[in-house]
Amino acid sequence: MTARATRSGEPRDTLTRERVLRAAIELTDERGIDALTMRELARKLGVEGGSLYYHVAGKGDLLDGMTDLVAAEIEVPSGCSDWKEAMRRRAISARDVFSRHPWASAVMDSREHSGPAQLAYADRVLGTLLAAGFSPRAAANAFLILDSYIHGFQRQQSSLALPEGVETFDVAEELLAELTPDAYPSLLTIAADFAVNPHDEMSVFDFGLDLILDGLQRSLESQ
Amino acid sequence: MTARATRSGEPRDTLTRERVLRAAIELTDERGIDALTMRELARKLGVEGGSLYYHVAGKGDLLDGMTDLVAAEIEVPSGCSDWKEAMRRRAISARDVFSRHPWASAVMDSREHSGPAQLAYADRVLGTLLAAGFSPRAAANAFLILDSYIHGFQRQQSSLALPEGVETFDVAEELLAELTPDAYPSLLTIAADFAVNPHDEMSVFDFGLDLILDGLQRSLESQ
DNA sequence: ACCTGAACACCGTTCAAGT
DNA sequence: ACCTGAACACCGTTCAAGT
Repeated sequence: MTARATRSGEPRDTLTRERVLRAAIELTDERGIDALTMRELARKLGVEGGSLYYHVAGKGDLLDGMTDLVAAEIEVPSGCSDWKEAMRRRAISARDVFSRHPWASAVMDSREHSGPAQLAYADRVLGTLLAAGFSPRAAANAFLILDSYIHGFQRQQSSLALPEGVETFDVAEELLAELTPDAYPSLLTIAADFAVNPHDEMSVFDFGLDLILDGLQRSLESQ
Repeated sequence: MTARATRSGEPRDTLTRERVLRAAIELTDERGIDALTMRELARKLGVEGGSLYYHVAGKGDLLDGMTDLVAAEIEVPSGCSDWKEAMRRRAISARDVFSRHPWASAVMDSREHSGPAQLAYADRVLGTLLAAGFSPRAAANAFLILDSYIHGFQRQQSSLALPEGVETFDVAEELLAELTPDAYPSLLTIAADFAVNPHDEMSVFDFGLDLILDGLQRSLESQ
C-alpha cells in the first residue's frame, strides 16, 4: 500500500513538479481540500514533507499549479461557426470538469494568479465572442456573466454535496423537521414538491445557461 | 488601543455569543479570512484563546454564526407587487452586503449548515416567486439560478480585489507584459479596450441581472 | 541535484485550575 | 458561570546535513 512498494522496473527515479501536482489533484479529489497537506501529499509520494519544496515554491504555488491543470481540462470548441453552441459546450465542459474536481472552483476564486492554461482558456472564449461580432466590452461582459453563473452554480452544488444514498428531499425534510412548523411556509412548499418529484440539477443548469445565452444573443443583435 | 482600555462605565461585564460574532466579522472584514484566528479574535476581545469555546462551539460554529448575521443584512422587499423589481432589489442588496463582507460568499458556500436568517431569506425569496405565479419547481430553479449568478459574480469580484489606487487596466497591462506578445491575441484586444475606457463592474452586474430576470419572466409567461 | 530529519512559529482544541 | 494557562496534535516552511 505504501508508495515505496515499487519494483525496480518502474520509473521510480525522481519527483517532478508535474507528478507532485497530479498527486495533489488526486488526493484532493478523493479526500477534499482539507486533506491536502504538504505532509500528507509527501507521504502519498513516498517522500518527506520538506522535499516538496524542491519542486514547488510553497502551498500557494501548489494550488496555482493544480488549478491550471484543471483549467486545461476544459474544452473550448474552436472552428465552430455558431458562437452560442460553442459557449454552451464550453460551459457544460466546465461544469463537468468542476464536478470532477469540486474543490477547483473555490480554489481558483481564492487565488489571484492565473497560469498559462487559464489565460489560454480566457483567450479562446474571448476570441469566439469577438469573432461572433461582440465588441471588446460586450465580449468581456459576456465572459464575466457566463463565468459568474458557471462558478456560482458549481459552488452551490459542491456545498450541497450529499453523502452516498442520501436524497435531496431527505435533507429538505430533515431540515424542516427541526424547525417550528409554520416559520418557513414557502420553504415547506418547495420541500414538499421536492419530496414528490425529485430534482435534476443538470437540467436546471442547462435551463439557466440557455436563458443567459438567449439574453446575450438579443443584446448582440440590438447592438 | 487594547480592548482592556475600557472605563468602568462601559458594559465590559462579560462576553456574549453575539459580541464574539460581531468582533469576528469586524476582524475578517478588516484583515481577511486568513487573519481570523481563534487566538487573534480572543486578543481583539481582551481574552484568552480558550475562553471563546465557552460562547462558541468551535471555529465551524463561529463561521456559521458569522454568515447568518451577514445573511440577515440582505433585504428582501415584501409587499412589493412586482416580483421582478423585488428580485432585482434583493439581488442588489445581496451584492452590496457581499461587497461589505467579501469573505462571506465563500464561507457560506463552504459550510453546509444554514442558520435561521439564511432560512428566512430563502423563504422570503421563494415566497415572492410563488406569489408571482411560479410553480414550486420553477421558483426553486429561479432561486438557484439567480443565486448562482450573484454568488459567482461576487466571487470573481473579491478575487480581483485590487489594492487601493490600482486600476484594472494596470493589472491587465502588467499581466500581458510578462507574456510573449502574440500568445493571447484576444486577451490583448480586451486589455487594450480596458486601458482606453475603464470598466464599471456595477453596471455589468446589473446588465447580467436584468438579462436573467427577463429570461425568467419569459419562462413564467409561457408556463 | 535531490532528499532527510529536525526545528520554528503557528494553528484549533481541550481541560484542570483558578475566581 | 466565566476565564486562564498550559498542554496536545497538527500545520507550512526552513535549513543544515546527508547521498
